[in-house]
Amino acid sequence: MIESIEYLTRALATREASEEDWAIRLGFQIHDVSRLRRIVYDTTLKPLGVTRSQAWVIAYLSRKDGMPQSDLANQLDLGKVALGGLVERLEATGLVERRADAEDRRIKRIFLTGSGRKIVARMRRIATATNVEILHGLSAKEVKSAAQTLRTIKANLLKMVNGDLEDPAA
Amino acid sequence: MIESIEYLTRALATREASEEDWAIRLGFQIHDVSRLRRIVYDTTLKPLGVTRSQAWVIAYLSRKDGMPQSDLANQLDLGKVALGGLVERLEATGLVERRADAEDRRIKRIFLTGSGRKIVARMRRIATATNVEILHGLSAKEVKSAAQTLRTIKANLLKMVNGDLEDPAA
DNA sequence: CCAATATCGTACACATGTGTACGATATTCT
DNA sequence: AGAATATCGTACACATGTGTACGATATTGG
Repeated sequence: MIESIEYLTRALATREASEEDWAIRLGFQIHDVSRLRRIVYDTTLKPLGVTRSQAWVIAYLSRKDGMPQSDLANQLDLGKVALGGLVERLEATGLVERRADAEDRRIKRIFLTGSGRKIVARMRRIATATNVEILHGLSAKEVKSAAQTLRTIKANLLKMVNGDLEDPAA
Repeated sequence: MIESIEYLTRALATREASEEDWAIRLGFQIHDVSRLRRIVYDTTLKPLGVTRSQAWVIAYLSRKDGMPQSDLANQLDLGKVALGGLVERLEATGLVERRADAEDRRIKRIFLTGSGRKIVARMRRIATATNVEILHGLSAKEVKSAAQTLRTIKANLLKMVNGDLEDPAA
């Protein structure tokens, strides 16, 4: 199914691939890869009883326990609302705890519980194994080169995002 | 905000970057790039009054008009339910039309309307311009190389997805 | 021809994300 | 101090995606 989109790419490639074609192809490649990555991670995490988003939250907490909700939302690039829902569900499953801050009563700090910590440990093992499998057959050089190209793309995208937000104000 | 995650990558890179580090970095790169791509496309499409998912549907229809809903769902890798909702909203905006199939009364075929076609044309122009900007500063060689590496990654991911689905049955 | 099966689209429940509004607190400026 | 502001987390509404169940049709096997 996932390869169905491929036929567009292939159609373009029947005449020799021009630069433009490779650019378009890269776009589809990125699209498909992120989609598949999502599916794979969802699958590997399912046995642990946490979703990808939830996993991301507790993974972050495992390095910075006790963060205020807002900070956590910013660090993870999520809206306050989205994070609020996630924390609520994580609290319901007992992986996380909300404690009011003594100083500032507006703040609720989020802490990993014991079972939360256990899940994180299992997640780490799985993630490492998955990563190896995903990059199977690629040389270190290729991986490095791809990472660098994507870094440039990311920089361009960041520029575009910030531009769209700042130009109108200027 | 989006670069906040970067500090992990950077932390890993303080000692000279090993192969493993580049692998991890590539993972974050892919994650960030897809996220930013989503944001950028959402932004550029907003003026057109369609969401990214809706755009994807009508773009597809512009090449294969009159598809049954189920086929469309398969082609786009969406569940019947997800596509049903999208079509419903597209129909509400008048970009798309549902017509019953004369032969098989279970089937509803989806057709682009005139305004739908206009939107697609505008989308195409925007997409081309956006693509150029995203790849700014990259050589054709770099783009091609990255596309090929991602193709390998995609193949690995596909193997993993299919493996997870087939192994248990075997 | 009729019963068992498969397929099509929809209904419902849930997770995730977005944007807006709001009450509860803090902070700041006068 | 007291009023204007800003920040924190939540409530609500909506778009998108997933999985399950189901009614309406078709198709197939006897």
